[in-house]
Amino acid sequence: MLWATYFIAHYLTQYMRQSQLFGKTLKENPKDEVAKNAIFLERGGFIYKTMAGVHDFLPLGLRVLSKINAVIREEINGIGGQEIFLSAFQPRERWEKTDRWDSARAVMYRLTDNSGHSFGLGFTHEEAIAEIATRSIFSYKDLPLAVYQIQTKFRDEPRAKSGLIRGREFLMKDLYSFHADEADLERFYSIAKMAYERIFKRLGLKTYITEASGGSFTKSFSHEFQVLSDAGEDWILYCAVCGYAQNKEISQLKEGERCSKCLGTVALGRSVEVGNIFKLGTKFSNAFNLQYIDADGNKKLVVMGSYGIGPGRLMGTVVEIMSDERGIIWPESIAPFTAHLILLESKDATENIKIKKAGEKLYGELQKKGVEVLYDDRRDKSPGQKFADADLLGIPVRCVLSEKTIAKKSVEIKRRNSDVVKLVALEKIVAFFSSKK
RNA sequence: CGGGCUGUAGUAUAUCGGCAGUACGCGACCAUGGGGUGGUUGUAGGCCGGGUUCGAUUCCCGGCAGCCCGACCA
Repeated sequence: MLWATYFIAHYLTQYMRQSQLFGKTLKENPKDEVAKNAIFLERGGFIYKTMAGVHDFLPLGLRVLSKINAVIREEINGIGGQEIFLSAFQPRERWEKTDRWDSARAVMYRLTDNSGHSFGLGFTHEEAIAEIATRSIFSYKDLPLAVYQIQTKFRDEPRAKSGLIRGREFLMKDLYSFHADEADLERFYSIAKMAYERIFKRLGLKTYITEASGGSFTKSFSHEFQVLSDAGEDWILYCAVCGYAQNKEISQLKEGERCSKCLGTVALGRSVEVGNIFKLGTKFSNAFNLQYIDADGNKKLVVMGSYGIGPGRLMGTVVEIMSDERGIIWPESIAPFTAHLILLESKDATENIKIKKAGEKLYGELQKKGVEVLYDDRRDKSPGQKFADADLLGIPVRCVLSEKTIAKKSVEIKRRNSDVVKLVALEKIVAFFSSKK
């Protein structure tokens, strides 16, 4: 927790005046959008849509994204991942080593420069990392190894959809692991699986670890982390009792039948794949001659694994799951701010000065205590508008300061996920936030 | 990529083929001040290209774009 706070503090300010905020809320739902995440995130000014499947992140959206990334970094660093950052722009020759220049032409954006050279924009980075790893892995002493990045991917999706759920340009956390043998890959694979479980749990998401096709790389299953949601594009057969699940693509299970692992019943549901983990075997190490010398002096191919999470997709999924008809309900772990301080002006000028003074004081005190606060200091906005915006933005704790509350030397506190309203004395409000941590 | 729907101010929406209107937003002013408050006023628009027509935002064709269903998704 401390680590995350330290990390975030490096590039997120603790506070913001809403009157200065880049990105305004919209009263109307955007035309054509159906997915909740697209509607609320665009309306709230978290993101801006440039084209289908391509989104820009504005301050509020970037804050959420950064916090998701911070959670991911903390957990992946925790299992020994070293962070790197690879280029998206890559030479054709690299892709030809695994034949994906041709075989992946349906998903890869391929382009040519003015001199006629061909390039591909990375839709994944197995080739890149395998090539680079040949300069770092020589001996069994260099293994195991895990490196990861949070980086932009490009995919020529024939049908981008559902806001942040499926894009053509999107962020991906991709982790690659390198091992001396299958057994060691197996060992790390289960460690990574647990780290993934912790990540999703911290974001308040219920995920089903779903058995899925291992693709061309391996005969065994890969595992997808699926969140039940109508905005998803996968179908999974799952048991709500024990959590066992299989992707419909490969499943022999049938809806309504007894679960093979417990007494539950198999159900069929739409879901969003928020992460997946994959045993790559030696496909890429073979293509790039990524070998090491074992203790007996024999050359062997490195065994690889890959593990992906889409932070942007995750943000969209959280909105799909955690919202009501008025807007988003962020979990505290990734909310853009902890507190939304709302100032309601009075018709009485003298009262107004008092309210404003109390607002500035409280705003300053919260900052000093490290409470991330969005201060709605906008003038000429009606209380109704401010409340509606607060509900839309979904910051966990709403603090209202008005003539009424000042008269009682207090602040009204309401959580976004509850209807309970209570008054907290002005001098106790900082303590209120401190005690929450 | 196949199918469907849709393109009008910043946003959301009207308009029998005849001077493009309303609401919100934004600016100004007045009132109001605990759930998108009331009024006056200003601001700003027909996706692109063809065709039909005296005249096209409206009808037709083609493009492009967006959304939805499906296919695809290392």
